Amino acid sequence: MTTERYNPREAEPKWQNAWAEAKLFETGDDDPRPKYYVLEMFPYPSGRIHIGHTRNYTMGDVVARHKRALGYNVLHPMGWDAFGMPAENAAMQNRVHPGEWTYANIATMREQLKLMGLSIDWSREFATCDVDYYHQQQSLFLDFYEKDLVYRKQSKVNWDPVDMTVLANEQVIDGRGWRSGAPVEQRDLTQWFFRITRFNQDLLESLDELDGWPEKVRTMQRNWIGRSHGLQLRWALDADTAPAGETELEVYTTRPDTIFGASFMAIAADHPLAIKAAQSNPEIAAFCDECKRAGTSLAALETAEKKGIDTGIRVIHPFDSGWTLPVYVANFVLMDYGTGAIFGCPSGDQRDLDFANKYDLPVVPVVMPADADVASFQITEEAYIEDGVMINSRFLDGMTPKQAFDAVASKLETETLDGRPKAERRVQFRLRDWGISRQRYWGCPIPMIHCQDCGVVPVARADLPVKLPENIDFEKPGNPLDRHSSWKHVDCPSCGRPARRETDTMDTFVDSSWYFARFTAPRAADPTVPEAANAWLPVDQYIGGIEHAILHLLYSRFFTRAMREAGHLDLKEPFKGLFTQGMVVHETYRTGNGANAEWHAPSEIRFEERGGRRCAIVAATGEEAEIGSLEKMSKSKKNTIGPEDITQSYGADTARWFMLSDSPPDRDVEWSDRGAEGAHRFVQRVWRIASSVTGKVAAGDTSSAKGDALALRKAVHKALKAVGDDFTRLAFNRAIARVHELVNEMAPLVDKTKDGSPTDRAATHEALSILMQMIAPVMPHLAEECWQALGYDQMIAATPWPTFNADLVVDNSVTLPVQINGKRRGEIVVSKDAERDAVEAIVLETDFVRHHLDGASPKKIIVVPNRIVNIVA
RNA sequence: GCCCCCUUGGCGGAACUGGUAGACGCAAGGGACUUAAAAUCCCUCGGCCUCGGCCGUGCCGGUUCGAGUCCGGCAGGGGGCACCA
Repeated sequence: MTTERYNPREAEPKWQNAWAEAKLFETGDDDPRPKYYVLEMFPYPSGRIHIGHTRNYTMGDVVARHKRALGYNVLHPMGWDAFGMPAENAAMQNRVHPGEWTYANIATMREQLKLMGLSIDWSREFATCDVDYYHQQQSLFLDFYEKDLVYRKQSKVNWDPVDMTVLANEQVIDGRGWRSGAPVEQRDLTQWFFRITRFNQDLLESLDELDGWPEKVRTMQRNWIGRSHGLQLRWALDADTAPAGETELEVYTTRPDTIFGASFMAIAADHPLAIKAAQSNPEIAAFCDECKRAGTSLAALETAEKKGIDTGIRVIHPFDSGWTLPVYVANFVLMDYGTGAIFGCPSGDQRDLDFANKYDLPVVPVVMPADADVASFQITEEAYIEDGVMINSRFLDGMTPKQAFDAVASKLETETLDGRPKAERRVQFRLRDWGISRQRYWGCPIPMIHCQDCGVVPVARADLPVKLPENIDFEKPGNPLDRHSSWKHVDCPSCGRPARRETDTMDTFVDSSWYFARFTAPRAADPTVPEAANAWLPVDQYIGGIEHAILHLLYSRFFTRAMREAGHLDLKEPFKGLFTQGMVVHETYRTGNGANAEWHAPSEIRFEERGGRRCAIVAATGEEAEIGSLEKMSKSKKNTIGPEDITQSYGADTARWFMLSDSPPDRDVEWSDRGAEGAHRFVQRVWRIASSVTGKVAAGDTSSAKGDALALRKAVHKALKAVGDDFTRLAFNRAIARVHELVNEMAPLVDKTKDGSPTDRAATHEALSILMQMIAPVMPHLAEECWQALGYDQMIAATPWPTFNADLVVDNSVTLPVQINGKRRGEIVVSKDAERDAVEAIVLETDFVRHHLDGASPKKIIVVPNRIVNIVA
């Protein structure tokens, strides 16, 4: 019988239409089956989908299809994280409206995504830039405002003094604006904040219960929230050196035990003391200005060279009125943290030590390892931060740092300075409130109005949504909303007099902090329908990139709590299970260097061997391109492969299978054409086997199967058990390896059984049916085609997951490796769960054990049942 | 700089809670079929050698009857650092 090759170009659209017509993936709210909500982080509509995006949607799709087959009512929606800077950049470069650009991208990307055959409920789709969505978001903002979860305060932004615009951190390159090249300055603006710190203790504690999250993400969040125990400590200023009106300097420290190792104080450039010192000293003023040019990102600050300047101000040591220490302004101290001031103990902190060495400040070791010698213990280049014993610390000597902490705290709590205790124990969090103001057009407008008489007034609910104006221009830098006079000028909702709108829009992280809740009632007139949200949430399995481990996930956890306070839902944690997937990477091809560098798409490259070296040649010009490292697929480096590249040749199933093969899902996968070919060979192999039995086999009684038919059944049921477990654990690569193994084992058996007895043929039919069900979550189109070839009328996408036969998956005997002194020397076959004594007796009789023991009797025999035997000779 | 993670053949990786290192796939080599090619099928495939062994999971050390897995240190690579999404 000749078989046609499987043709995905025909089969894939056919089955996609069939699923859509049957509305198989549209999810109802009133369904008696248990719910399962699977969600992949929604994409930013950057232009075109590439295969890298589709890997995590494929993972989610496998979960969705598997859970659906297991009998769950599955919610698997898709949307667009559609506000953000790239749309404004496009507007500036191509004079296209950000909205037009965004919706055009969405249309393209939706069609590309649909090629992949994902089982998504498209009826729930929305984009965060839809007026309806940001209308609801404005309403949430007002709710939070009423609950005192929103407030305004001064905060720093990166300011480009040439373009007169606020810059994002990524727009600051080496301290300069990306367009103007001008040195960036820090500017204070009054901005809107969400009071995430109200929940800091709860956000921290609840991490313990999120056992469906990777431990590393929980650890990262714990560190980010950063709860610490310390001392708020007040140092008296030396009156002769203090600026007028200043009498003390307050610091927060987690290491009060090192107080006798203190050799200087360091304050932020915008600390009140620094500002006063700068007023009378131009050098200090110049240094403070320099600090303000450093940009606002923490990474930039901390990698910069540590610098400071002596203010001339002196503080008095709390335990010794004759001991004064200098106060420096330092570029590594931030006003946002603690009190904006620290005391430096060089021997116990590397940064303080570097600073002390640079400015010739004393270094007194105060903690040393318990076994070190006081007389000779010195700190020169490397600070000692470990536990140990206190030295050079007067009444603390001999204590542990922990005891010293308590001793210092207890003592200073009872002493006073200007009538107040010198110190107070305090629990501090590193987490800061979330600044959401953005001086940009393409975001959700903040629904507030500024009135000269009434102050800040919320927009009336009835006046929502505050829509973005359409007629805007991007000819000038800065925020078009701020220049748009007819939009900006409104009457005050309170007094009716002329007022102006808030022209800042919200951080796009706000948009993505509640979209998962909106999917549960995407067309509701309120942000949520609480019954629907409570029924569907939490998301059972959330899948996305590790780069979102902290901010997006923490903000979403905050939003869920805040929405609960506002009555929109009733839960704390939005994501029950979290999986962080790796990226799809590809080589890059570049000609030219520096400013002349040009990147080439893989489709423009052909490969040649030159002197045993693999060379990439630009097909059009014959020029050799430099092969770059494996990088995340990106538009700018052109190392992308689009879904249509693959669906036009191998089909979506091949791409899906390939992307989940080999690499574990939480690691990066390299796209390779060879790998895709390999996956396609497997597609054809499955089709060949399925079509070879068409018309020959049918369902029937398999209970009396023997020989090849029994071997077939055993192999299939064992694989079914393993693959089901692997899908549940999201170990897709293992599941695929198991299926490969199974097909290798099945192929020769099927060849014989398909023409055998009725029982043989029934077993063949059963085996192939189960195989198709196992591959269906990953290769849904191929599975439907084969399912039909096996004679089924109902689609496989609507067929329940098979159950394995427990009798077929257990073996009666087991092969035990035998080690002598930890080295494998042979193996024995014993019955399953054989007695320890019996195993020992068998082992000692084997030739290889006798040979290695050479007459001696073993010291010890370790038998791990059904696992291993180790003889200690 | 700080926090988190990763490192196993030519390559991607497997080895579940410490128990046969290299499953499965890719690449490569050999063979069968074919006028030929494609496709398919079969075999080999970590290193070294005296073919019985020895070495081997980034590097150094430790715990253990037994370590890829646990602990300490080091090196290299990646992610995050609050206005990229």
